[in-house]
Amino acid sequence: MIIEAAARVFAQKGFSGTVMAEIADLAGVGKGTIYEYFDSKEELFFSVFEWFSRELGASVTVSVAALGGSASERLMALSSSLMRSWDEIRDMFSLFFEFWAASQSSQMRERFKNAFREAYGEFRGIVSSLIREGMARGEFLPHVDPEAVAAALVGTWDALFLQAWFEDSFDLTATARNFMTVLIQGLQGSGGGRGEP
Amino acid sequence: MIIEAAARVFAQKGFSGTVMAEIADLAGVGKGTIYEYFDSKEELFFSVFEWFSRELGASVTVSVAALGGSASERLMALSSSLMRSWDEIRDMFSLFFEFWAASQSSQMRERFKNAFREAYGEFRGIVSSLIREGMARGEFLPHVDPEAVAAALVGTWDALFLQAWFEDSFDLTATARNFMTVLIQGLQGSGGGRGEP
Amino acid sequence: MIIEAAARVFAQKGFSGTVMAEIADLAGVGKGTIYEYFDSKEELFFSVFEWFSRELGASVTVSVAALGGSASERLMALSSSLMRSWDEIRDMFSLFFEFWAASQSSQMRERFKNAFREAYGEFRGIVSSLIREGMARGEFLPHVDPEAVAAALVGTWDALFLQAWFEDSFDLTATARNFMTVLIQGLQGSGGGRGEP
Amino acid sequence: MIIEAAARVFAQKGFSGTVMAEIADLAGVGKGTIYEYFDSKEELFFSVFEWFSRELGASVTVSVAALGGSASERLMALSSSLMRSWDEIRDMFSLFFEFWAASQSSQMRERFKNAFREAYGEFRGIVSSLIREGMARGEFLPHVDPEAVAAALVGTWDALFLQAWFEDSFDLTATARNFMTVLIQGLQGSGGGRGEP
DNA sequence: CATGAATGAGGCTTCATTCAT
DNA sequence: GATGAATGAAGCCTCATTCAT
Repeated sequence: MIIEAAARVFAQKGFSGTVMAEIADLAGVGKGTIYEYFDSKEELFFSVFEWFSRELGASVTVSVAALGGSASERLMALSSSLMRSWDEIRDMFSLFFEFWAASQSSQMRERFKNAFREAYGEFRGIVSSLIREGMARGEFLPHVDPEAVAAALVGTWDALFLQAWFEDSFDLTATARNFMTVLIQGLQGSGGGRGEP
Repeated sequence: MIIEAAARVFAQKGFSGTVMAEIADLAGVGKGTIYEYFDSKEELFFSVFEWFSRELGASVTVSVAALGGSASERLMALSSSLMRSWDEIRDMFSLFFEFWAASQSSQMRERFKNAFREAYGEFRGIVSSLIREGMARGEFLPHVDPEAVAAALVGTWDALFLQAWFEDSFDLTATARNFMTVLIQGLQGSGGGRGEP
Repeated sequence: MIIEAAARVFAQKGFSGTVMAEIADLAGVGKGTIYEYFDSKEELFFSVFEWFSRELGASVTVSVAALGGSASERLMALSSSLMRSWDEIRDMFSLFFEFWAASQSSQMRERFKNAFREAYGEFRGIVSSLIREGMARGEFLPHVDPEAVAAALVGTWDALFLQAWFEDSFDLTATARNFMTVLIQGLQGSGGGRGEP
Repeated sequence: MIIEAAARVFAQKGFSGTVMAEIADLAGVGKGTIYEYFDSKEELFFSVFEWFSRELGASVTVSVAALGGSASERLMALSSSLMRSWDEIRDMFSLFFEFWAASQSSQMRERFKNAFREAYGEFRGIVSSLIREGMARGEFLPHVDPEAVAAALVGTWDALFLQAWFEDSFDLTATARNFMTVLIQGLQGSGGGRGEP
């Protein structure tokens, strides 16, 4: 598939460092063939972005659906699951840089921005539901703002990846676990309120 | 100053979207003059990066130094102070995208990565000191890992900016405040432990 | 018919502006099918040229054959008939530009030149016969050079079309009539010599 | 001068047969240099057109200004002068084909058409003035339409060149002289009216 | 020191042509 | 025979960099 080849090259060389010929080579097709399916380099890039978002979204959705236990446990499990996926993501993580950069400088700025907004929104929604659920069960404090915490939390995970990116020795799993413990404690409030008293 | 002009253009057009001529124009110098001071476009870009890091680092250090009160209060104040600076940062925020992207695809990859590691490390250090201080004062729970929380927190702020970037309507201040409340509560543990008992 | 489709597209887009795919579409056949009948784009172009020449040649021959009256009258009638055909020709007129251009730059230069020479020669022959006939009848002055006048006249008609091409408001019919009146007068010499004295 | 080099190459290879590199080579400059002065291949082509028109227009204007004698004589002299210039024009004549073709298929169609209209109009104006002058002097018949004859005559000369283009053996001078004799006779009407009786 | 005209390597893209189905 | 997906050569154009002034 051309898109996957493109993803790989874009991830490695960046958008403008990437040469169409290399994608073609890696995909095992002729240069011209790419243009049968994608109007331009930029269009291809956007398609890679869509494909990547879809992939990632799907895997998150699946992993959340599989979760059980109290809200706290599920939140923690979600975090761990994400962190564990780092090794799979790692190679492709730099794609985010390129996507982000494209959201500013590309001529398709708006399309990228919209797509990002959506993707973040969706993920945030999943997490805020989880929190809201915890609140409904009395597991979490009532005055918490689920949206705010979800937004920040989603960002935190994102940013932990970013740090892992820069520091090979960065201990993603431990850092996330420690942080989540504190955060969940904060959500539960004093005495812990471990779900059912 | 050439660097500032370059920063502005890079922020707006991205690294490869930027044309040396435009920087020269904006800086009010000849194209050739840039090469008197910087060996190449990439070198200039890296210089922009260093300048930008320094600027940012300085402003954070200053704002932390000015902080007073309990560790919780100072943490909250730091967060608010950062969020308040968004409007100043906004225009230049996209530089991060470019820097991040450069950390992968640029030929100066390692220099970028190192600089990032350092910058994050420094900031993380400031925050973890704050937390450690809170622990020392008994304000925060003892079993917390200051490094982990600091790393995550620094990332969270970063990522909140990212979301504000994509969503104009994103309420940075409120989101950060809500989140920090929960997190600080988690750090303080049950009953709150407002500093000295 | 592929040739007619090709003619239409070549006329509209020019030789190199024409894409084989468009011809195929317009002709309602597959791109590959064209190559069953024509070895190359250039070959197809030349075939269009031949087809067009034949068409045009035929229509001129027919219209001349239908002419009656004195040589002057027939000359005038031929001119009018040609001018009247402008609306039919107009859309295809730009093909001439392409053919002419091809006669210089195409790899088939010689074939084009020859064909043009022939076509012009044939047309010139028809007109010079007409003039010679007028001379034989004593209608035209004896010292006229029928070949020269025919060559120029054929060219004049051609060039009037050219001007009509550039100027929508150009009055082909009137211009041609006025000019022909003068020319015929010149052929007849003093007193007019309306055919038989 | 780049324009002259371009003219030469365009004349030889046609617009799309021409490669920018060849122009650059012939002009003795780098490929990029051309783009310092012309935005695109098409713009360069149009500039060649303007340059060529100006050159030609100037030479015609000069040659007309130098003319003396009766209107008939001047008309004949103009014709001869034009025909004599064939050898100089010959090599560049095919540029006309390209220009004409461009007036249909180029994206700058309108600019070309306008320029042609103007150029033809100007030339036509010169010739019609000459005829009008002849009429004023009583040298030419009064009922002649100077505009029509001028338009046709300008076209005739054009078209004679065209035929000379296709037929090396075509005797431009003789053909033009013979034709002009007839035409002038037609303008003078019966008895000749050689200017002053 | 400053400049900006000149450069040419390099990349995206087009499209005539082929050939397996 | 007909097709159209695949191809890759080729060309326009950009732009970082140089260097004579």
